[in-house]
Amino acid sequence: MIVDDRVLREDFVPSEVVHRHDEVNLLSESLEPLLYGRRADPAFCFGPTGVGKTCIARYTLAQLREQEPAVEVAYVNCWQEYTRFRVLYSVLEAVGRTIDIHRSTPKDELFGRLRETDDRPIVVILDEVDQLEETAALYDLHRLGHVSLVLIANREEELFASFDDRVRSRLRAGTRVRFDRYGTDELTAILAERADKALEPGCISGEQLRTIADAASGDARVGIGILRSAARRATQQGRERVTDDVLEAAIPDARTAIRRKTVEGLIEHQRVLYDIVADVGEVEPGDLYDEYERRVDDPKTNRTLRNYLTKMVHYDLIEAVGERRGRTYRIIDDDAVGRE
DNA sequence: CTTCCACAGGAAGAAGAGGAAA
DNA sequence: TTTCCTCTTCTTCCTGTGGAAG
Repeated sequence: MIVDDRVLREDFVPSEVVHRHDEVNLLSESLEPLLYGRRADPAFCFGPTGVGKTCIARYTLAQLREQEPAVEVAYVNCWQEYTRFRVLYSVLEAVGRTIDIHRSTPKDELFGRLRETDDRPIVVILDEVDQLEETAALYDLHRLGHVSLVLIANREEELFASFDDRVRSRLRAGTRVRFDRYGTDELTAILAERADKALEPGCISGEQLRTIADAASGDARVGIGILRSAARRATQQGRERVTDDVLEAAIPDARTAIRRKTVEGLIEHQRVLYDIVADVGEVEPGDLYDEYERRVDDPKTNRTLRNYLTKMVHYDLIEAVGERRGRTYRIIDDDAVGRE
C-alpha cells in the first residue's frame, strides 16, 4: 500500500509546494543578493508549529541552489544544537570541514575555521532558534561576511526578547516571513498531495483526508503523522485501503507518537520526574522533589531538577502553571495542544 | 507592615570525559 | 603512558519575587 515511505517522513521536502507561494516568493526575494555574489540580510520565518516554516525554508534554498550551486546550505536544529560550540560545529559539518575537530576543540578555533571557509557563500538555517541558549553563536555567524542567516522561530517578540542587545540590534533589519495556520481545505490539499505520492492510488478517500486535516487542527506535521500511521496500520492488517476504523485509531497515535519520541530522549532522572508528574497529574514543586528523592537511589540536587523541569516545559512534555510560589507542574492535556 | 518562606533561575566553578600532545 | 586542554553537566551559592505568617 505504501509506495514511497519517505514522502510521509517529517523531514521530507516536496518538489512542489502547495499553498505557500507568497511565503516562498518573499523568502527567495530576500535571498536574491546571493545570486549576485552578495550576502543576504537575515531572513526570519515566524509562525506556530506545523505550518511549513522548516519545509519552506529548505525548499526555497533547494531552489536557490539550483540557480546558484556554489551556495552551501547548513541546516541546524537548535533543539539539539543549543550551545555556541554545537552550532558552529554543525555548520562546519554541513560544509564538510570537521575533519580533526573533536569535542574539546576550542570554540574560537571552530570560529576561525569557519572564517577560513569563505571561498563559497553559506546560508545557515537555524531552526527553532528560540531554543538557542547561547546567542553568541548568532553574533559569530553574523560577523562572518560570507554567511547569510535564515532564522526560524514561533514568535518574533519572544525571540528578540531572548537576544542580548548586541545581537538584537544587528538582526533588527531583515525580512520577516509570517506563516499562518493552515485551514482545513489547505491542509486537505497538502495531505492529498502527499498521499498521492506516497500511497497506491485509491487507498484513501478525500473524505478521510478531510477528517485527518480536521483532527490535525492546522498542524501539517500532525496531519502527515496521522496519514502515515493510518497507512501503516492498514498495511499491517493486510487491508487494501484505509478503513474508517483504522483511521479512527490512528488519530490519537500521531500526537502521542511525537510525545513518546521526546520522552525517550530524556535521561533517566528526567524521566523519573516526568513519570511522577504523569502519575499524579498535577503536583507542587516541593512534593515533586520529595517524591523524586524517594524513587531514586542517587538523587540530583534541587537546582538540577529545576533545570530538568524547565527543559521539559520547553519540550512541551509538561506544563508549569503559575509563577513562583504556588506554581504547579502538570501533564499537558491533548485538547490544549494545537492552540497557541 | 515586617519578616519569613518557597520557589525560579543566574553565575561561577568543580567534576568528569575524552582526544591531543608530549 | 601521563599530562594538558576544553567541552559539558551538575552543584554551590546567591538574588529576586510574591504570598503567608506574625
